[in-house]
Amino acid sequence: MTSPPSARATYRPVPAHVDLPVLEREILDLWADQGTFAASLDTPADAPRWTFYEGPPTANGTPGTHHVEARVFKDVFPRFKTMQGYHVDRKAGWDCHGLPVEIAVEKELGLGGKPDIEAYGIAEFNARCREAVVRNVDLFEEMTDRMGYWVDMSDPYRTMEPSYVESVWWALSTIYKKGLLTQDFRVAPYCPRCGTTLSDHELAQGYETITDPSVYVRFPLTSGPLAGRASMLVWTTTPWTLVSNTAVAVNPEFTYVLATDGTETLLVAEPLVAKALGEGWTLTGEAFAGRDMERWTYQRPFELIPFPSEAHFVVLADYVTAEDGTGLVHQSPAFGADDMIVCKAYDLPVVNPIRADGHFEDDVPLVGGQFFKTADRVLADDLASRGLMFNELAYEHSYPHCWRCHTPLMYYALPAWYVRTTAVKDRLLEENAGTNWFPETIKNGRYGDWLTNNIDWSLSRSRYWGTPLPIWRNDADPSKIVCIESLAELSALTGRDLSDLDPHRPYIDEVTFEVDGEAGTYRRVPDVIDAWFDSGSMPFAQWGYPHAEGSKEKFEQAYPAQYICEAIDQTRGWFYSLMAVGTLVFDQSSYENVVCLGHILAEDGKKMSKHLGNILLPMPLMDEHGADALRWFMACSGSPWAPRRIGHTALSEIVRKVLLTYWNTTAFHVLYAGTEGWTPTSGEVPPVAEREVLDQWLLSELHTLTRDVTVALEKFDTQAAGARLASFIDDMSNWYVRRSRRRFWRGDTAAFATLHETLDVLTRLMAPLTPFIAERVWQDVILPVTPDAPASVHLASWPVADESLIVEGLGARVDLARRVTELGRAARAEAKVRTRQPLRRALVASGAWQQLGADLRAQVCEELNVGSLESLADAGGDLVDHSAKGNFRNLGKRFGKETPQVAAAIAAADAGALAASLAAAGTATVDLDGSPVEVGPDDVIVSERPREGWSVVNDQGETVALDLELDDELRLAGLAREAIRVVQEARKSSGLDISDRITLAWSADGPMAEALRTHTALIADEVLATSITEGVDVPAFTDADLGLSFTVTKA
RNA sequence: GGGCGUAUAGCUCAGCUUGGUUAGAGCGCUUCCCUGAUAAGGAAGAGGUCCGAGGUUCAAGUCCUCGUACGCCCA
Repeated sequence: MTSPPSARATYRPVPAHVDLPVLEREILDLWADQGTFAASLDTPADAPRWTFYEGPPTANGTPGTHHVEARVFKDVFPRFKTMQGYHVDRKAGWDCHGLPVEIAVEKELGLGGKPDIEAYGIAEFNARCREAVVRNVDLFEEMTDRMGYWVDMSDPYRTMEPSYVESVWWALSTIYKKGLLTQDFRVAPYCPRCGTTLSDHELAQGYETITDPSVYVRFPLTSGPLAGRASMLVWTTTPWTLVSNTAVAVNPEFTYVLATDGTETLLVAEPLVAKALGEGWTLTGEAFAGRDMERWTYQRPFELIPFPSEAHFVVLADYVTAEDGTGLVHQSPAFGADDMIVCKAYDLPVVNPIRADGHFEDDVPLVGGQFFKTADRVLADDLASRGLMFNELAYEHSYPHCWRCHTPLMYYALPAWYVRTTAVKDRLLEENAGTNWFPETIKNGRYGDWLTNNIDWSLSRSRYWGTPLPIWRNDADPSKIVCIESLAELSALTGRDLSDLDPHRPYIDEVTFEVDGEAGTYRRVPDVIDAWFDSGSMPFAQWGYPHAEGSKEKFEQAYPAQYICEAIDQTRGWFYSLMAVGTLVFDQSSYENVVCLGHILAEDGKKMSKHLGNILLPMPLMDEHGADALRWFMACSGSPWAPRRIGHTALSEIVRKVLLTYWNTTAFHVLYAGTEGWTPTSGEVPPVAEREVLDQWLLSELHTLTRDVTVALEKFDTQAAGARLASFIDDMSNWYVRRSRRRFWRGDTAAFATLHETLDVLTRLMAPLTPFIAERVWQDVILPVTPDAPASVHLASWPVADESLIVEGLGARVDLARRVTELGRAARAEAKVRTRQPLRRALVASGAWQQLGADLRAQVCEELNVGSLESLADAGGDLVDHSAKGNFRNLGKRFGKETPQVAAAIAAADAGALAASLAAAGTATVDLDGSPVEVGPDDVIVSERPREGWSVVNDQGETVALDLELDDELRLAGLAREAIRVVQEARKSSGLDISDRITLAWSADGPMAEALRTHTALIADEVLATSITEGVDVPAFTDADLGLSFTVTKA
């Protein structure tokens, strides 16, 4: 792409008023027409690479505003790095598989669980899942495009593509060969509605607070020393598991005591007597060590199901605690991981009366066919009716639910495939130690803790729409297993060409093979895998590695990533699966820097949700405020790590304070530079050192800004970058432009050059954050007048701060001038003397007067409309009162404990003498309890104020005093200013262009007439009058307060 | 129950790393001013137990301990 050859060396007009959403649509068209994104990827072959991985959104449902958040961060840094000269590939990706998609399709089709799906047909069901994903991808693409997120959506990776599936198979077979993919019978959280176990990170997303019955049940002892005369008291919050009660566990180290209320005797762990039993119970004095109670038998609470072998006795288990309950823990191995381990050790049977759909087997008395949770009530009532219920309470706790369908989970014993992540736990911890987390607390906090407590990854899912587990098992000898890594390998095993096979269920299920010399047929195990494994495989699977042609080269130059970014809920999701898969397969984590965002909340501080009606959708938000405003909010408003509230107020404030202020400054520049026909190449530009102090200041601030913004973005700190940019824009508009307006009106080359250079750099600094408005400004203000400029700001280079233009101390001096100006304005307001009325002089404290220097004093005079700015001290010592107080910051270092006394001594001293001594000798002496203490200028803050007859404002050590005395000269000058103002208003209301010349005719009496006669030249200059004549018959404008009538005619 | 985070004006948030005199900004509100780029800008005002309690220190919004509330995560 090159600059348009026909470019005339002149600015394009920039309208003062702008409709940002319309502007953005035009820019989108421009980018599309010019192929700007593609051009930004067309870097030199030797450009360093900066690798970014797109975490694939699950394409179920429509995109929400929270999706914009991460996508802003995924866009800002690649744009920033691209401008710095890096090659930053951005391949879009879509997470296509998994339960969320299945659930959505089930709903659409009105299906109610696995049996319905199988009746409907797996082939057709999966086809519907594929359709649903494609449909939602369209909506995400629209939003992605609109917000200006540059990511290559023309060639995305999709986890359902055959090449992707084959890559995942390859990874699994690699893990299998390392002996880390194993099958085990384990108790796992299981959703009976979805018919699948949930992985630990899925489990983490579904805790909900619910109220369960908390039951204390009598278990009468039937052997041992207490047989027939006491009951164990057992506590559980899952009465439904009592049906399959198998044993009672006690801690061998605990002491268990007998307590009685006079009618019965109960056995409870000693520390829990009061908590479990309450009032009215006394200890009998009998006590047993837990280890001595082993194998005491008891009467089980329900006799509803048969047991195949001996059970129902006391077992020992170290995990029993004394925190809750009674210290006697009911065991049901099919429904508890700990229970399973303990009962296996005692060779107890695993009895499970509950079907895979979460309902009791139909032939179980009392609760047959009931949903497990529903059975709680029936069972509790039955226990009560048989006198076994000691106590029942409502127990509120958080209990895991299915993160998608909200069904309460069962812990349920099932055969499952596991990735033995615990075998690489140390490597994971090492890799994490080398990863930069933003914010840093996640690294050793939330994420580090998670790794430290790592458990094996439960990989298999008994579902349909997912990557099929690539394991074939011999039906004659189930110990014989083949884990394949590609369709090619499968073709070789079957002797059929399967290269075009859809690797999904049910097609893959039909592939079987035999092995020469072995009995039996190999059939695939029916499971699919956790979709998190899919997304965690994207660093290589996005290229079809290692099968696809060219994938090795692509992978090797893009692993690991320098940068990934998602919201904090991915800590145990993608952040984990990405690191785990990388470490398992390549022994190296797949990312170096990870930015972890807080959640976006609605304006009311709550999560956006349909039923609260507080949802703000991204497309309408961008249509109203513009994508730049939304991007700025996401990147720069508040801390990205913290949860943040979004609303219309915040967005329109960004538009007004940041975007429009920036826009208006460019419009201002183009208006006057255009009027003068000025461009950067139209003539000699004075070197910076020869320009006015304000020019030097603006450029000094600009290069400081460049340095600061660069540093901030290198640290992924968009908030700091945004704060610096916003304050610079404010300074530029409300001090530099405001103070320099006259120079622009008069066509001052140095002013044009300064503001043009500033807008050039500023626009590039803004480009990653607000790519639309920055592009518009580039197109209108930079491109047309800059030979060889890149055709887009996004193809331009990132500015590098020119340290030689950063003037040490100048910023502080200008700040002082602004502060003095503020004080002067306050003094005027207090004295009710409007700014238009010139005053003879203003006085400031001598220190400030010296620091400002002549040039800034002139600025202050102009801004305050005073004749001169003088030092209070020079105005006459007698007029000035001094006051002095200690500077604690300095004194504290010198005097420590004596600081208050020294400060008091300074305050008590004669301030005038102190100031005189400091001014003359640079040091002074104060009296501290009779002994002299020497203090320097840094130890004392001296302020000055005049004694009387002045309008004085004093703040933070600075003082400004206005001389309010008016003489005729000042009065006439004030009236002339009034006249100028009303004529300017007349010009404006007559619709004259700012450069139109006029003739002015006027009538007035008395002082106003005198003022007009005296200041004719000034007025002519200000209002661009070619002639001013006295006397007008039919005035077009009259100001009664001023006694002035006049006509304005275009010359 | 455990871990982490947060708590500053009516609202949204800076400031806390490195303790210092009278704690800031924007929005909103009241009054006034300015306007030849601005949907802007300026001045004044109302509005603060810097969550609470202890502690360290000459000095605490800032450091330490404990607690409270809220959020997230884990159990």
